[in-house]
Amino acid sequence: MSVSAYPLSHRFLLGRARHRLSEHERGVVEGLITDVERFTSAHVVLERGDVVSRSTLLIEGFVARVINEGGRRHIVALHVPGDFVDLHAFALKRLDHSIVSIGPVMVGYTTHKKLEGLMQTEPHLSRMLWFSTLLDAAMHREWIMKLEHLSADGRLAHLIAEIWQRLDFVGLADPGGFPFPLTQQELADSCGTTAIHMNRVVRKLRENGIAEISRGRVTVLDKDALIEAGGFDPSYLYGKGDLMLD
Amino acid sequence: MSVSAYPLSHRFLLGRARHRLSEHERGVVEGLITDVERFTSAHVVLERGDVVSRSTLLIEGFVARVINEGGRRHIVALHVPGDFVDLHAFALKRLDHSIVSIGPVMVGYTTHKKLEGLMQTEPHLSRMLWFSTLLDAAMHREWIMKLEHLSADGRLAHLIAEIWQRLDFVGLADPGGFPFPLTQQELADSCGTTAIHMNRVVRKLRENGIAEISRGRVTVLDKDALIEAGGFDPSYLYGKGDLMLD
DNA sequence: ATGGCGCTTTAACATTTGTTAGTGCAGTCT
DNA sequence: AGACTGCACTAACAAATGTTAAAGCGCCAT
Repeated sequence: MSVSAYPLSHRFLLGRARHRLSEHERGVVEGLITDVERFTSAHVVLERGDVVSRSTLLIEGFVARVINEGGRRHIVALHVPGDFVDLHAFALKRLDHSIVSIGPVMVGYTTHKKLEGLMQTEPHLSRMLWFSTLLDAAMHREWIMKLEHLSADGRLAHLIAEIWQRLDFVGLADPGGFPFPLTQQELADSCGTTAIHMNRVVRKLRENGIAEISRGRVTVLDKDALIEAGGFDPSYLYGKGDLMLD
Repeated sequence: MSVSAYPLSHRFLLGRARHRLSEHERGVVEGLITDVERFTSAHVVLERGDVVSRSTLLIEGFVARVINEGGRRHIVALHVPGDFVDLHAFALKRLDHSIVSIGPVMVGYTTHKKLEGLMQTEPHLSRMLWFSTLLDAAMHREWIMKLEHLSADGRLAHLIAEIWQRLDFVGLADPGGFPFPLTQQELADSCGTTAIHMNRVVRKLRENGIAEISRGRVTVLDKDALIEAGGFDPSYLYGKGDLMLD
């Protein structure tokens, strides 16, 4: 990946169907970021209930949206670089869930004041910001479907396929797989199962020659089988050509 | 419920924390509705994949957001009167799921052209429209959490508590329960289980004296036990006082 | 009124998943 | 080197849920 003119924000909406930001708009987005911060793994970036006056763009690494309930941690969404992780706080103000870093992370901040100004002066860009929160909602719906429909095997396959595709949109996937720092416990928290059962599932994926998950990396061995196992149809991601890595 | 000056749209955002629409804005929203249509049960109001140029406000009755997958129907969200059911199509254009009526329904339509005009002239109202789509996303997240966290018993209790609260926001609940036309099959589709197992769960709720579901109505017998069983915390609904029916 | 139809209910059995209780392994700190 | 720690992994058993197969029940149309 060569050096970009927009080093912090260039992945925002990258690869998406309706991503048609002008040079001017891309400059505006880059200019939104007033501040940058790095975190190590398992850092709580934002706490449920916080009333915030700024929003957070994920620049490097992975974060999870987490709801703690009944002494257990539930991951309700994962984010990859380029995602605005709490743009919704601009309209909602109070957060209904926490944001936690997974692995080392770099985030950028923008103020709601800046966003308000942008709403007045950049109607098209405003709509693209809205679009990006609607993408989140579309992914949420797919997760709901996946949780209702699939057994733990399928859920993991679907998760892997989705993250692979999303990383590909922003230029962070490779044909053989992708970096992925989640532990089996965190995978379990994302799939609504237990770490013990997730371990069975991970083993089964490996034994079936579909994918290997280890040492912070997912290696996909059989892409078609993966897509089949997860019933993965990427159309809900609204990618440029709705193509899967090719 | 007395006659409102805004007979079609008066339930839009009613009861919500950040619902502060001026008289002028309420008039604008009412004026959005160019057309009204009624459907009987099980009518497909919108089909996945449709490219639409208008958006749909639910005026009376219930609709479900549905994703068909693997020969099975999965309900990923339910809507009550006052909800804009496909406002997201304004920015997303192509629908990633279908909308199906449950019971008799009245909907109103507005054009995306009208919404575009509104984006220019009504910045506060635009933000409230955005807010309403973010509410959907917050509900999606809670559903994800519920599906990851709860057994079928808890999921049904949570669903009932949520719908009861949402109907209360818009003046359609009563202290003893609420009208609710879902079949056990549809409840199962909403909770990610089978109709047979849903039947066990419905019976258990009844036998435990928590709630009765029959003849198109939910009767809540023990509100505290219901909330307890579903681990229901209404804060994600961003209601006016975050209070549960009192 | 009667037959059909969709919804509810039950039973018996299979499968998946959760729970409890561990072992092993690799990195890291002292 | 040795102890500690987090993560991966396994086994045995318990509980929840899915599957298949029917039967009953109420509503509606002819």
